Amino acid sequence: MHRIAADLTFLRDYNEALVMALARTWRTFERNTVSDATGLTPQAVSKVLARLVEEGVVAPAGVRRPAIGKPAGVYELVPHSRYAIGAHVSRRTVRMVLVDLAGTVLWSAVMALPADFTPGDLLDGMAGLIDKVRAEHEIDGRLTGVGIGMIGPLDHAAGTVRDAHRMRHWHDIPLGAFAEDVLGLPVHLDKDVTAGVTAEAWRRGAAFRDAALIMVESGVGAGLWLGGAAHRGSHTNAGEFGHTVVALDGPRCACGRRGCIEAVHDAAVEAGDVGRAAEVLGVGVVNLLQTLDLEHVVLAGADLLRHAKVYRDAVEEAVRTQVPRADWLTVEVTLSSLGEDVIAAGAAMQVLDARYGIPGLAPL
Amino acid sequence: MHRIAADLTFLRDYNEALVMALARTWRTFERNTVSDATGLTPQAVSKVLARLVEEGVVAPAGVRRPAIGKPAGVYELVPHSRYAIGAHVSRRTVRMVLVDLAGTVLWSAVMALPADFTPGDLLDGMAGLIDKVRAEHEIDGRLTGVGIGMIGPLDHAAGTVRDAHRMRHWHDIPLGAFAEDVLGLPVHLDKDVTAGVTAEAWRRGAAFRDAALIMVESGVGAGLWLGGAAHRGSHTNAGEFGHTVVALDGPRCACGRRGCIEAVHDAAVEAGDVGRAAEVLGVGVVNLLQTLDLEHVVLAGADLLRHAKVYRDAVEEAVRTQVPRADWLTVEVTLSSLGEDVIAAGAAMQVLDARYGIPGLAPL
DNA sequence: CGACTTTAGCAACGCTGTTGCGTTAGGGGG
DNA sequence: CCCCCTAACGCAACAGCGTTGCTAAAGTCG
Repeated sequence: MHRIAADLTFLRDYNEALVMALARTWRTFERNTVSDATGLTPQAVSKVLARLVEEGVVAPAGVRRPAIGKPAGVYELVPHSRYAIGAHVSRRTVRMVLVDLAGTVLWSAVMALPADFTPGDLLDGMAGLIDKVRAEHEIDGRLTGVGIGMIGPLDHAAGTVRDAHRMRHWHDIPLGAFAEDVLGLPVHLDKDVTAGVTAEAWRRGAAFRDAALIMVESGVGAGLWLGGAAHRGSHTNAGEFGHTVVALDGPRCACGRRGCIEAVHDAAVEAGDVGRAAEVLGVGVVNLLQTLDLEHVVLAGADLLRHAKVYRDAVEEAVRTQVPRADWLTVEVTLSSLGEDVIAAGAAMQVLDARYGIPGLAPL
Repeated sequence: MHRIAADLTFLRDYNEALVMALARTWRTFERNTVSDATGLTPQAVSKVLARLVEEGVVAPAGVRRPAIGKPAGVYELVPHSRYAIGAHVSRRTVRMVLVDLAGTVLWSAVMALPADFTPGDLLDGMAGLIDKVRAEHEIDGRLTGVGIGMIGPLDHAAGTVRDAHRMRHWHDIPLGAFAEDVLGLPVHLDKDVTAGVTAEAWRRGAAFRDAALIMVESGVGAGLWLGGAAHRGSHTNAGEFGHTVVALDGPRCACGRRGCIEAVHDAAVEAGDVGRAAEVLGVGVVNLLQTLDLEHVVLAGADLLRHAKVYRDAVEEAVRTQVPRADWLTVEVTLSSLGEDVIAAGAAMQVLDARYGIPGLAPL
């Protein structure tokens, strides 16, 4: 865990990360644009940029000649200076992607897993795919680590899987430690939906402060991005959106309650009425908006993307008609910008974020 | 707004606030206990303590004689060194409290307001009560400011009331600026539920990381405390928990949707079935837990506290039976520790928090 | 009385962003 | 052509943060 009190190294890392965040958002930038955006003096920005250029993550990119005055030095992020690998583990497959420092997905592959696969099966498969990436791409020495996004419940801080639903070999598995041993790389374990929303946030930049990624893929869940950071909750169990009740007397859900979004939604899908399923999801999304006052809703998941237009229209309709009308209450509904790669890509970006993202201070 | 980049003054303020937070949590403390808890070196703690003693917010409080070795200097918070006033504005009354730096409520009063009161009516009433507090308590020069908690929608950052429901004179009112003019003190405006959850958090300390304050009082709402900070959402509109749907085909709600918690709950109350109303609230609370993975649920609000036991039992029952059983999934359900003062007290504590709480850095 | 333990504090230090000011690279006007 | 203005750059000195090194103080214990 990070330290609690703030010292000079925190100060330095924080300001460096701030400049990196701007570098990701803007294609190119200058000393003064960073200075204006951050409040740092131009002199301080020079020092930060010198360190980042030294590290190789930022590089000079020519000059801009103003109408009058000395030309300004232009800088840019060096996307290929760092890479991360992300894995999306679902019940039958593992999808892996290679992502660069700019958040671009450079490579992606899916591999089937045996029914009732074990942690060993998974790690063997992942190791094979990583060897393949390494053969196809020049990334040696620049690979930051591996992120794994999977269904919960799990413990993000400890890196352990608590109880993956309907998977026999997955109870109290320290997958993070196992993977670091087998792969020889730093590993970051998180819930699939949280990884997914991280991908959107990393790509969209600072304007993306309060958002949810709604995922429909053998279950309904939501990854939450609140106040500019992932929200995981006290036990890494936030986002069990599919198990919120919308119909007090509805059908019994696998979780034991009645009328969960997932139960009502799945019943509609099984009845062949995807439109109705999407409507129910829309009601749930508006519930989320009322509770959390989000500005962005991102739709994702294989089962949803198969009927992308139906779901998107239904959710937009629900937001338009069920949220109290007010000009100041703006909500944007979009489809995941990375399609089915979003979870794996987000897992990879969490690794980059741990090293190049804006650091926080551990609570007391 | 605060600055974005971190500099030495941020570093200093942050570590000072860290020590203040410990001082609030512990009755007395020593240099080394702070050092252990924060990771600061004892020498650094000495410097911080010297500054805080100079400010008057912390004072030496004797020595502790260990079995062997030099006696350790003991310190304590000086509660009466700073005060803040909080106001809870509801549709017919304003309740005001005086709070000290330790978060203790020293004085409280309720004043009726005219039907359809105007901003001027409110501020006149508040000014009168503040004069009364000043006459009864020696607080001159130590009054930090005034916090106002009221129903929304409002804009917390701008200090304006957007549209208080069912109140004629309250559309786009810059109440914060008005109040600062009339009262001559810094003013902090926020939603009632957010103020309420701040009160609980300020009193409970660092262990209170993810929580909701459920309030039933002419409406149903929830104040959210996520990741150790208040969650207000993109438009200060988070917490409209009462307007989440739990019964797809339920009764029409004033907000336009069907089967909102508030509509179903109020219908049960009107039918004289408070037990059923509490059950519905319990379903909503479990929905919140599934979505946000909270560790604490605090129950508050005049209408709820009138039947405190019924509500508390129903919510605890819902948490016990409807949340998937797991030993690691711990949730604590409590009644507000400040009773009906919680909103006003929280509003006051937000003022103290702005000055003595742990500072954050503004986002990019 | 001396050895040891625990706490305290002075002083020098390394590092951060800041400030002051001179330098550089380009116009444009006389 | 020269001088002045503008805008960006960067060296050097600076203030202030927590850290480190070391000494002193105030107790207990043998």
